[in-house]
Amino acid sequence: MARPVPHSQTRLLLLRAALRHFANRGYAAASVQAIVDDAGLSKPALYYHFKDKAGLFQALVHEAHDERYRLMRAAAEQSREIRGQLEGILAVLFDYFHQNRELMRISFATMFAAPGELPAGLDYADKCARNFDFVHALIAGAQKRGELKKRFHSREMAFGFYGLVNAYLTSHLVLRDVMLDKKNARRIVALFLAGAAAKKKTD
Amino acid sequence: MARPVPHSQTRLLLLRAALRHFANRGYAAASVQAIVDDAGLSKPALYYHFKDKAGLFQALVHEAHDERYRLMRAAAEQSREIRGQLEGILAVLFDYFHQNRELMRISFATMFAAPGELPAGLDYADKCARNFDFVHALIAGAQKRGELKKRFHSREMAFGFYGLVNAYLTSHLVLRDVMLDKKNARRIVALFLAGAAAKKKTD
DNA sequence: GCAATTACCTACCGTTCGGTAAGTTTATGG
DNA sequence: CCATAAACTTACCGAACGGTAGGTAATTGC
Repeated sequence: MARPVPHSQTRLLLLRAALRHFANRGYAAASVQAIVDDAGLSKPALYYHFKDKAGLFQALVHEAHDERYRLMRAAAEQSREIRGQLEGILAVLFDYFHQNRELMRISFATMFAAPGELPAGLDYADKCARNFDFVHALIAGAQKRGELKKRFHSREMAFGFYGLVNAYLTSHLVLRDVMLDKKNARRIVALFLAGAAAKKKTD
Repeated sequence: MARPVPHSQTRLLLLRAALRHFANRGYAAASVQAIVDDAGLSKPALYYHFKDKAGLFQALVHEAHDERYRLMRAAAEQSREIRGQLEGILAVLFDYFHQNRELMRISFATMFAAPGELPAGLDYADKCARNFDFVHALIAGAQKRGELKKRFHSREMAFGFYGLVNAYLTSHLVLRDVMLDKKNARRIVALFLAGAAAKKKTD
């Protein structure tokens, strides 16, 4: 392993520069030379701290997924009801999104990327699954407690909520005019819980 | 322009090969050499039919968005109620998805890609917006007719539905076990319309 | 005081990239 | 029967790529 100093100043400089370039150009199009230039260093400095270009990328992606997971857990613990839990998750994700736009962009681009676009050994699928499963478990629990309808599978509802969240996050990535704040988080959860249909019959 | 024969056999061969490579490796990582090799042709043959690598990519992406738009319009015309319209859209998208997996993968990857990852002149944003606006208009119309709740903005609900769709499509790209069929389309629309919450109060 | 290690540097490697110059074959029109 | 153009080909270009060999200054251990 080429990780002698886990949190060295140089390593952080490289990570920060890499974040910018990967976020703005994607993995393949980002140039190692441009990254080290941006960091004010040389290529051997990078290859001293990271195994290769893929290792540098992996370090960023894993950190993003882990941080999202940690934040979602913490937010969900603040409430006992599913509404409060989902609102909390949404609010904290929105907040994290504002402060880490580029990291989130990388995270999303990775999820939807072509299979051969990213380095081979990158195992992000399990981290994605873990994050989704956490929301799924919350929803399944709420369903068991009677807070959610029985007629939908918990997995279907988790998909619904996850889809809503992702739609807002990605659209905010593209169209800057979509506001992501606490008030909006409440409205989104309300739509998810109450449904869009005008009440005529329960259906 | 270097488009002497709009639907020549060679041009189609190149497009088909390009589709495979762009879908499997992403734009930047896909090699022009590999594409023409796959098509059994040479590089100048490609540059005879397309301006450059970006032009080749653009031709694919535009076709995908336009086809989706055309299909959604046709499906929506089959019904007068929002439920039937959304179910129809979902079903036809699922079907198209099965038959054009790689094209859809490119389409999604393009939407979520980093800004500098794709060629500069590629103006896919307006086509994305047009497709979204179509769904938005359907939902706004239904809201006006009283089929949908007034308490949510039509835009919010359009986001909700679009998010649901995208969540299913993208997850089917990653996890193959998610089934996309007509029955599932009905369930998804039902969840969107009825909401996830167990009925206690209308909220 | 000196060997070893850390943390880099300059300079360069072979490969692959997108793109092109120039020649060749085939079909068409006069 | 030959000129023109379309539809390609082989062969190659300079540039950029990821990665490395080998050297160096600074710090540390003994």
